[in-house]
Amino acid sequence: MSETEFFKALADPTRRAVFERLADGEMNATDLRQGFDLSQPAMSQHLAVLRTAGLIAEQKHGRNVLYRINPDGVARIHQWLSRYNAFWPSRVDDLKQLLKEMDQ
Amino acid sequence: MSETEFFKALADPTRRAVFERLADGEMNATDLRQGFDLSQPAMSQHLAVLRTAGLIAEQKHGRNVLYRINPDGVARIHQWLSRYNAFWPSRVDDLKQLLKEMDQ
DNA sequence: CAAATACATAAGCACATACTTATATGATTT
DNA sequence: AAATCATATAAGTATGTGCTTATGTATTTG
Repeated sequence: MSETEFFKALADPTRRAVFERLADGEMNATDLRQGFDLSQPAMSQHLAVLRTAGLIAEQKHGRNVLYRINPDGVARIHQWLSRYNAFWPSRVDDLKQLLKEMDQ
Repeated sequence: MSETEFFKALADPTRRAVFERLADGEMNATDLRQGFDLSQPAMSQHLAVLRTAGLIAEQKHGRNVLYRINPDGVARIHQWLSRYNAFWPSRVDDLKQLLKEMDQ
């Protein structure tokens, strides 16, 4: 769950796509393969990388494993990124707007 | 300046350290090498990766090249990350606090 | 209980990456 | 103009990564 691990995990386009699909809701590995031209082991390995990086969590349900986004991982990237807030002042207004929307 | 490029760029610990050093202010390649056990070409190559990823910008000053953080790059990561705001609700309050502080 | 299913692990291979040394390029100094 | 300095580029090499096929391990189904 180091910074290097989660940046490496997201540096792969396939893994980002998997991560983004999980943002829509939890899913098992077989369902996740839909639409990806990827062997079962390849998907399994990608999921292992995302899990080791702390970006996703897994929960066994019988012989299935449900994967979902791990909020702590997302928060961690934000934490890292917050050191550079001073460099994107033009985005602050957008963010204020977002927070306002989240309140409603 | 693709997403893959900037995640790959930040996936290397040395490049993250260089990027973080630049957050303290612009610097040329020679000064940046201070404290790093790294050859001159290695640093030059790292800077090229960060620049191609859109994370830093460069400005020639005679025979020196000043490097600095590119705000657009930082903003870009934020933009990507904003898709996952729903997953870190506990951080929203911290962020509101931060924005309040930035207003003062 | 035997077959099927869901997933993980192992081993091997092609390609990418991060480093090195050597050399090139352009600006500055003496 | 020659030497020096700041940086980039080229080429080679060791290690890492992402894929494959083959196999292992639970769990469920018939």
